[in-house]
Amino acid sequence: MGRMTHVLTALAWPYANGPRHIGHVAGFGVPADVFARYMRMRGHDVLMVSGTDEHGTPILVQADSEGLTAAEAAAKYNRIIVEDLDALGLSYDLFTRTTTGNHYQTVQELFTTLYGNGYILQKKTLGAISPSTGRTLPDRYIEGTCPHCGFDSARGDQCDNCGRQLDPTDLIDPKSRINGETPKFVEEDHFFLDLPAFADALNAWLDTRTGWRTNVLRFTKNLLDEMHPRPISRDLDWGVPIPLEGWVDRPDKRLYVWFDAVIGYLSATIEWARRSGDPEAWKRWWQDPEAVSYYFMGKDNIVFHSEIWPAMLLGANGEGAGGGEPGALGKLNLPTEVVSSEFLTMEGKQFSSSRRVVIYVRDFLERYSPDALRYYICAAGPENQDSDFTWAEFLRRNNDELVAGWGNLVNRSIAMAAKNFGAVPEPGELEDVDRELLAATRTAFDTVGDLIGANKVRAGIGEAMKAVAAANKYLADTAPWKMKEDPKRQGTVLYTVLQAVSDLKTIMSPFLPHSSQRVHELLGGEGVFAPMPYIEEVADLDEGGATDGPYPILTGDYSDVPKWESVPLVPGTVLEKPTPVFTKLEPSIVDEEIERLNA
RNA sequence: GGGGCAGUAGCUCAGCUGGUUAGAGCAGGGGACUCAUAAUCCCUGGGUCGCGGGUUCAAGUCCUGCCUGCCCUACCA
Repeated sequence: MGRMTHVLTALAWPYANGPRHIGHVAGFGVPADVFARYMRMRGHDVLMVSGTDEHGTPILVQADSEGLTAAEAAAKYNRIIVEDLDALGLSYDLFTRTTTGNHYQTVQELFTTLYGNGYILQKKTLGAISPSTGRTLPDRYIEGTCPHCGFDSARGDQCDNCGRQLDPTDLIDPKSRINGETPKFVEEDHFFLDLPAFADALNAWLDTRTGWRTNVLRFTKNLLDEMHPRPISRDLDWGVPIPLEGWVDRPDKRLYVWFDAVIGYLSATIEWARRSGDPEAWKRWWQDPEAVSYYFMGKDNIVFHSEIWPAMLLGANGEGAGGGEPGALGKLNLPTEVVSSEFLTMEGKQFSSSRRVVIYVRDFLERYSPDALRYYICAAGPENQDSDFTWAEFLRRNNDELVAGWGNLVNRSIAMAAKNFGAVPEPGELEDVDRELLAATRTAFDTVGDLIGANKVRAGIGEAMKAVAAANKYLADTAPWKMKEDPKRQGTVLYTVLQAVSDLKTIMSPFLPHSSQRVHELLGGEGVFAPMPYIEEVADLDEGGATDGPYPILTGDYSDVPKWESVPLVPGTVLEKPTPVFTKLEPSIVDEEIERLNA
């Protein structure tokens, strides 16, 4: 990557049918934020965008169950999710929604371009609808008796008992899981994205990809062996209208939620640009061939980001088998890398809101600090394989690593300097041990930085913690508390360890921004060290969406971030006796939390 | 049914294109120190690398079969 590059950091769009749990933020939020924060510190022009995904049947189902309209339910959960992501310190440039007028326009623009280039087919299909509402009933919401094994609550797409894939019309005595009525199977007109037309172009593109996690690449290549046209419309009254004559005014036809949701990356960038006062600014991330884009998500979303979204972009660029011309948005960049995480499980079980195997972000942050959660996710998250969250492990990671390692280093070194000098001491001649410690933390900038850049967050924070251990060892070896009779040497040692702490707070800041800010202040620093996002209430920029009034966006000013480098401490800077940066937890929380889960 | 990933010390995990006695952190045991949220530092025991075949001078690492878990298979990261 060159000196200054435009880096789009695109995070999966949380679905707004409920609060998000810690598995969600482990999958897309924290890893992406670490990456974005680091890239900014390296001087790149980062844009981090996402928003809530608010269309589709599950929103309608949730709204019905709460006696709300879809727009009300979406707004409610949008706000909750925004507050949670803010509390975690995820440094979005814009976190918006898919119900904005701007999003509707962008989606329709892309549809129109794809349609004009001939990549959208119209076909008749047999689909299930709910007789009482006229809405499409997704296969998953239909249950009945499995024709193969007789299991009586097989779903329309698959039998959970025998594992066979089903067609809902195969089910004996099908019923809606939403209200128990018998679905009606009707012949409907729908639009399809002509995925097979992109097989060659996608293969060629994938062959140019480097650095992807092997499982993501392998999975994607496998998908390309068998591609079918994919429906992009539904019989629903909630979603983006289809921008074709004879369709756009129909209240019962909408674009399928996945089609509009992936376009959010583009529409959110455009919204950000318009709000920034430079409406053309979005092009720097989407049209500049030198710009790069990293997409973060959980593994269940790989197909949308590595196959379908690139296919849509190719189609809009006129680069599928049928050719064509770029539309009004010009020629758009395909993803540089699709960074997919695996899944976090919870005490050995899969997260499930309905079975109450869940820890919501909000509940977690009511009792524990955001950096405690961020540390756990960075150090033990599901990066390359599923990982299990247990409260016992959380306790251990927090107390034995974060508090006893990094927190203790900060506390002991600043406390000693404050007590003996009241300031950053003036160093004398450095000895070999001193130089070795400083060299070790300087080296950590490179090793940790390279790992973050390669999206190896676990290894990255592990290396950072090794540097922490080296500083603790340095103190054990030099024992400055025994140097009362030699204040000059004591000052040199304390200066050295404080410089190491200062470097480490910089290195830690992508992972643990809240506590790095605290360490910055404990070292006598002023101003913002690790910038935080904030919530702003805004009005929709355009008519025609479904936002239902002002809504909260998450944004921030990250223009003045510190550089990813060692900054010399200034001797004489006043130091106060520090208060602990991290909270040590009582072992009893393990039982309390497990009790809470079972309550 | 099809496909992907994983199965390495008590626990959580590293082990890239196969190559000397398989590594780390934590937990356990022993010791040192006292600046610090009893934190820190040093030493230390512990593994038939899921199971069975095969390729090779050589396999945790490649091939094959099986077992187990997770995920995708057209709307939950």
